[in-house]
Amino acid sequence: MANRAGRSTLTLPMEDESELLALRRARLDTWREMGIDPFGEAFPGTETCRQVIETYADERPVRIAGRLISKREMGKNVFAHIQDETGKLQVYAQVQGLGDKFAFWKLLDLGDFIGGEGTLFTTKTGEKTVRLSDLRILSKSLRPIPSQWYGLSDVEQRYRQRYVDLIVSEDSRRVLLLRSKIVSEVRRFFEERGFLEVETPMMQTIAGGAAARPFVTKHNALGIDLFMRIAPELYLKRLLVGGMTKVFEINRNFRNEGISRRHNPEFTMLEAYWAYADFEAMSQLVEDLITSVALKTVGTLQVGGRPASEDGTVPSVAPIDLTGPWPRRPYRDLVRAAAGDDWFTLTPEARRERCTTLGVEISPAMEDFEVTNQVFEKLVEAKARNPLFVTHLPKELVPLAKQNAADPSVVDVFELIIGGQEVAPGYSELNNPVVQRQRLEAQAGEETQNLDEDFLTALEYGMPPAGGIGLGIDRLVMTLTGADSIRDVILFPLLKPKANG
RNA sequence: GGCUCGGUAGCUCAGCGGUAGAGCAGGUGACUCUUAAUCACUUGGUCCAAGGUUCAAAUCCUUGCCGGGCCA
Repeated sequence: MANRAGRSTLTLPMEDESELLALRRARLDTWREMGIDPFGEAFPGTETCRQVIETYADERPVRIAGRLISKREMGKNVFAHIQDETGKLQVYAQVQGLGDKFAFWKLLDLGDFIGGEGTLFTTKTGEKTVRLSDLRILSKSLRPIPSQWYGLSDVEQRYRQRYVDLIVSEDSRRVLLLRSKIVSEVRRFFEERGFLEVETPMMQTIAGGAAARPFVTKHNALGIDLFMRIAPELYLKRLLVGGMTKVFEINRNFRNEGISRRHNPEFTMLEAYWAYADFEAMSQLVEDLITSVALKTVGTLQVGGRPASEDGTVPSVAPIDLTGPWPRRPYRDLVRAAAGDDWFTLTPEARRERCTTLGVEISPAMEDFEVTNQVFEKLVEAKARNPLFVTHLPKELVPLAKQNAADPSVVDVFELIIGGQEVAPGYSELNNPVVQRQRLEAQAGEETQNLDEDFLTALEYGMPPAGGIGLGIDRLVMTLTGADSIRDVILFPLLKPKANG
């Protein structure tokens, strides 16, 4: 918002303006001299570009609005395209039809918002087009928009100025719309199955439910530190204690970690808890969820495929096949298949040697179970393209889940892997308050102030046996849209501020 | 955090020691079915920043900033 002194941060000092900006600014005055406010009134009652084309009928009158993105002037007539989020629409104007307003075309720049009325016809080349009988400027664009042909290839600018990216990139618009639809379908899926959507605190006095460094913030009036949540888990479980049987939450988590192709400090997480269910029921739920959402949004179970680029520099990507049923395989079986049937009978030293022959890098500091897990990550997880449920992980890896009744060295959990990355973990949740306290105390170590006593108290009131899942929404959207980077599915990803001047 | 690639006109890019370039966009003119419209003419630069080497630096060197990729 511009401040009272009159200069918004987006306004450049006049002396710094390039010729392009100065010219557009000068046109503001020309419009005003004609008695027209170039940032004028509302223009209600328009159809979208897609509606116009889908309900085409010769000579049907229409009222339309959008951003001017191309213009072909030929003396006494003009063809142009306007654009909205549904697509493009060609408009046609001629002196006869527009009269005095035909002169507006000389003042319109690419990027301006225009509104118009007219009737539909089809051009010689077969494009459905609006023949304008009225035209007005709805908003002036003071900055030039990037080339329609080349678009914005500067990755940094695409993320920093997503609004510009969205103007020129069909693909960015597609991902935005798909993400919205995916979230909406996820919500509908759970609601249809009787799950209650809830919102639990995003600012917490103790950041629990996951192993990650939290962001710290301050509450002035209370004079205390608060932590942005790293997971909603401990609050959703309190709701099970409180008597809810099916709850879910879709909201942001914050983790104070590095940024990469797969990590943004804030990301969107779905967590769902289902009383009286277990991890196997949850695995079926998440399989149904993802296949159903895929069919309703991208319309296919073959997702994320991409042909090679025309110049051949970017190779093609084979689609992921989401067709069920998805295999469920115990962790140890997968490790044995990748590292040898005798893996778990070897001595720890022999396992380290085997890693060398397998080409798996390990460090001397790793515990024995971490060595095994390194094999799992490099040889199983990274190579699994189609969905795979890995079940019965060693309890060291998942300290907060329920131990298996038959084999206490493993826990009743799954980890869903799609496209080589973990997309969703699911647990039979630990509901024994005594065991839970031991685990959390061990995890907290010296830092007992990080122990969430209230959560432990809640468990002592009794939490029903329950299944739980977490699903990274950003990664799901990446999988379904074929995006390579989490930044392509987050509208405004975090970037370092750029120094001024 | 390490390695590596990049930052030049509004956009997309070339130039890699010797006067700052192209296409598109923009400007002027022509043109009543164009669609990357066409034709003629034409404007436009803190070459990311600072320091260094050199007669001469967008170009070579150093440092920094921002971003991409790979790795941790």
